Amino acid sequence: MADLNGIFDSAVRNSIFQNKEIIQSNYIPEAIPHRDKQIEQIASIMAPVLRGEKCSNLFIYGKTGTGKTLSIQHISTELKKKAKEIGADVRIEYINCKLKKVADTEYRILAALIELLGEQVAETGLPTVQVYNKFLNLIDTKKQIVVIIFDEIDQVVQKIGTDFIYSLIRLNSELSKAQISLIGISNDVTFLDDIDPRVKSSLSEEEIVFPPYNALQLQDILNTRTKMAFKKESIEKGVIEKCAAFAAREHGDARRALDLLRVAGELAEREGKTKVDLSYIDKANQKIERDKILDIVETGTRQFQLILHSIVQLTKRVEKEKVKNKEIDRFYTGDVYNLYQEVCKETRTEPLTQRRVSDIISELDMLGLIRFDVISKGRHGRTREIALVISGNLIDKVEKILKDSLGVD
DNA sequence: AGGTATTCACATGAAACTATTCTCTGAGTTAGG
DNA sequence: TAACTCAGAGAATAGTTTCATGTGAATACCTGT
Repeated sequence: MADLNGIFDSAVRNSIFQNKEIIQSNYIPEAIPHRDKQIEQIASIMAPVLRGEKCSNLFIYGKTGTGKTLSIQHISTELKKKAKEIGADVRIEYINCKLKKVADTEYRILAALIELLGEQVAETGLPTVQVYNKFLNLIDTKKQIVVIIFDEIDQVVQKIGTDFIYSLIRLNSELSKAQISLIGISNDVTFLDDIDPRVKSSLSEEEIVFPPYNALQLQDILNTRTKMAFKKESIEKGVIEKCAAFAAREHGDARRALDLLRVAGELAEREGKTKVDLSYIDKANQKIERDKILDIVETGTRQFQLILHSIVQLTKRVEKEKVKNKEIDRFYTGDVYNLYQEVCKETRTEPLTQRRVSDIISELDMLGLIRFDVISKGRHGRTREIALVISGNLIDKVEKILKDSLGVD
């Protein structure tokens, strides 16, 4: 019999957290430290809407976890408040293009926008033009300024091209009463480089960059949040510094730093400790990685899993060879495809074409499960040299999940 | 020896196809008056 | 006669196939010494 009582007791005692919400990733703090300059800039760019004028289109860059979304949300709530106060007709709508269900096609973005404006549209089945017109009519009902914020706009453009943005920009000429301003947020700094110059110039009438936080700033952010989120004295010296250093190394991602701290706290709590010490940061880091990978592996499609399985098997094979005659040999796309075909036969699955497998390998790379380099072996052609990123005991776990799910041995 | 041309084994791109999901429409059916 | 049902048409999407083109360097092939 497990000691449930003990578990429950320690949960009730809740020895570490004071207010956990505060370090959860969806928490919106009232103060955003080290971003005053950017916030001021954005605010002054957007301010004209209060006078009923269209504000310049704005483009915001910055890596993940640099406070872009937070800042813009903060500003828009303040702006809305002010607008209400003085009775200006302003609508500010925020759309996150990354959330898959919300918007990753032109159609869905329009649908999401319409929904934000308080109307319904069918999820699919209508011609895009119709949805477009509906959106137009909805906005043009009265004289107003509409500001649309596209978070992670690079995702959309990558998927559906720049035409969409272009037509949104051009929309203004079709509107008789209302006016639209666009705000694009991207974490890909090179995003603007290779898009249609017409779109580029009109989208980025103004540009603001959010630089990554450095370790000191991260420490500061962590400190303020920690004071509210954790009980006094529950964080050992050096923990925050280490957390900040970790995150600073990963391009100054504050969200990541906070996650790290929270998970560390949770781990410590689960073990019934009253203090978070340095070792928990490492453990938390591992756990976050681990959970992410396991989640991807479990939820991947069957074909995905088949290919990953092939790669795992090849990796093991290569490891073995290495031990035997210390030939450091790598494996390539062709190897993966051959083994994959065998596995397909074994599991009675229709194999995909090499073309598709090649794409899936790229996707696995993007997800961070594998890594490859495109190399040329001269006379023996050009291919990708593939290696699994997953290490140690996690491999076994992944292998097991794959085997269970695929029904192979 | 040194320079060029080939050639391999895929990478990378674009377009077209397929299965599925969803709406809308209008004909046919039903139930109630 | 109004309300309901249900099949078919049309649209969008994700996942894939088909066809086409690109590519870096080891190797084969020359060339002149």
